[in-house]
Amino acid sequence: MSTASRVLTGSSHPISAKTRAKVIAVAEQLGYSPSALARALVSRSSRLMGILVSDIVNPYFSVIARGVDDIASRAGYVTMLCNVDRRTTTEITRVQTMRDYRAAGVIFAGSGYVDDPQEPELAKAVRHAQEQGIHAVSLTARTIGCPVIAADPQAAAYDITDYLISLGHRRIAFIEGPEDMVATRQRRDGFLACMSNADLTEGAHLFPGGFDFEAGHAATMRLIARPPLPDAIIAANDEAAVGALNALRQAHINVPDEISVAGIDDLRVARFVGLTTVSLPLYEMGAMAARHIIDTPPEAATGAAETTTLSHRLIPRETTARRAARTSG
Amino acid sequence: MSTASRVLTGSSHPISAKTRAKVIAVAEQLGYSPSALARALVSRSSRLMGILVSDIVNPYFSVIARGVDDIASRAGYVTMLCNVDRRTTTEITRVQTMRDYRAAGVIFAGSGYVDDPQEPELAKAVRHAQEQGIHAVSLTARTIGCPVIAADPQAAAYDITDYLISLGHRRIAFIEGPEDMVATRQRRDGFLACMSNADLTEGAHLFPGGFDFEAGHAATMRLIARPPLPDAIIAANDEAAVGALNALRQAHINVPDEISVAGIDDLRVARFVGLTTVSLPLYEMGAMAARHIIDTPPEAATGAAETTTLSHRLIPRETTARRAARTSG
DNA sequence: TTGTACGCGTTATCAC
DNA sequence: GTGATAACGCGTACAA
Repeated sequence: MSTASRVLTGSSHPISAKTRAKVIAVAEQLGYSPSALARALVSRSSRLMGILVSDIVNPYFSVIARGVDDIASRAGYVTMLCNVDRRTTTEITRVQTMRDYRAAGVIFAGSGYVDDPQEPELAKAVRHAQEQGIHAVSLTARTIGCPVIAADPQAAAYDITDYLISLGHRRIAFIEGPEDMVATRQRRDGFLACMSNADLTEGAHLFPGGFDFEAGHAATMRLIARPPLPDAIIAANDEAAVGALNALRQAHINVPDEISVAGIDDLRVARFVGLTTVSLPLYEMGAMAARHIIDTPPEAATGAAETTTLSHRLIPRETTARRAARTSG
Repeated sequence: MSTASRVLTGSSHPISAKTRAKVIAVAEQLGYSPSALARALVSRSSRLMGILVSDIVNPYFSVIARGVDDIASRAGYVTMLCNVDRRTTTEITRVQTMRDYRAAGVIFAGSGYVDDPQEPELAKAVRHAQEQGIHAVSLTARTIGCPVIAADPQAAAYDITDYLISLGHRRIAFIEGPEDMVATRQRRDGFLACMSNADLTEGAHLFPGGFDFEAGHAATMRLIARPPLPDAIIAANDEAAVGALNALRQAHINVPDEISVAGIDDLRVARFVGLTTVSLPLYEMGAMAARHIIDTPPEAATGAAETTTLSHRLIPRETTARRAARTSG
């Protein structure tokens, strides 16, 4: 038995060529494959990796998940997918599940909430997991005591705002994300900071919105109903921006001649509709998180919670243009 | 120890109320949680469920995955996500992985290929898995020896074609899916069958395409370059249809006034652009497959490979209209 | 009603 | 260079 184990695991223990061949042959013939379960039980660590997303149907998260799985599967790991629907309590439950399976690590893809009363509880669950050698990585800035690998959403919002200003736009509407999300606040703050720096605070108009198409559409309808039309609209993410585009088209307002529109994320849909946006390294974030989990030994799971910031990139497309000389609305 | 086990697993074995309370209290205090690994090892079956998709970024598959995970997680199962990039060999590898983890079941979400030389090998892997009590379910018609839970893609294509004909369209272009995919053939066959039944075989025009935006765009460009323009375009799926819409807009061809466009799938993007399409029960397919795996005991994994066909639904939106009276192009 | 002992399938340790 | 044995953490048949 031990000999077979040694051959099959490629141990450095010396084995005669003859025995080795025999083991391999028999294993082959029997269709033998070692039990990942037993292996994990004895080694106290499995090759399972958890990815916690709000909703895998949301392309923002599916791109991240793809980045995780590509790296994971290449290294012989399996990705465990969990939809948590933005509920922190569900995240806590899932962290516990990861412990039950002695996963190699858990990746938190979703943003946290401002003043979330559950967050400390989650931080505790994360600490327990780490004590068992389970790595945790967050893909947004969160106070749950684990390393962060993320883009700088505030800077992304700042840059897209700056771009629109550079095109001559002065009155800019910002359609915000879901209330109380940290990500919402970050993106809004980036917008406001840039407007302020450009001395355009009076031209900054905030509209409550959301991260989905419908929210972007509805916010834009309200915006249209309250003239004058701004020079440009920035939506907190691409999907809301597409909703905005739709609302404008229905109102026969030409983009980008009459108004410029931009988003944040650079999902596939942005390419489809030619949306100007900021490309966030979502795939790379997932991939890096997976790499971190694979490459760092379990003993180091409780290491310092350092932050890695990846860079974003402005992607000018067809929904933005230099502000036309026109009578102010 | 056994007493604790009995309390925690909710066994029917009689336990004194006092002991029970004590066990629960201590477990609580210790933050005890049973090892899913050890449990699976001894019970010879884990609460893991595999879902094999071509690419989770493709919304077609992420909706299915969401259906699977909703049912799975509600029942205490964990979803293992595998991107197989349409490679049958990768599917085979992953089935083996599911065996290693003694998964409760595997769900094949992607279509097979016509005359795929690897398919028998996959069927063998599936049989081996089934012999270990691992369920397999396919979400498309495939010859891999497992139950099928799917819509009828041919009927879906037939119905959307029939709808366009009912709107007065006679010359209809069909943008096909990727070459050699079974799904491609099914959808095309549905289109051709309907055209034939309506005695419009001469009006049926096939264009090589693909399942993505770019393919739909490119096919439509070729179509535009070869007048006369057809009365309508049906793309093999929604994403290609959106690509077609884009190409038409760039060419300043009005939809639906000059040409109608329709897709198949009814993904979110179809709602965004107001695309007429056929709604396929993707979420429900995933959910039903998961339910099947959860509800059927492992012993029955080698049961008959029956086929469950779910119904689809025509969704008329704004990209189709009655054919305008006009001089034939 | 409670406790003991075995087996699930590995790997690591130790004798041979 | 090879083989026996313990241990991983659980559930369960059996004994008490």
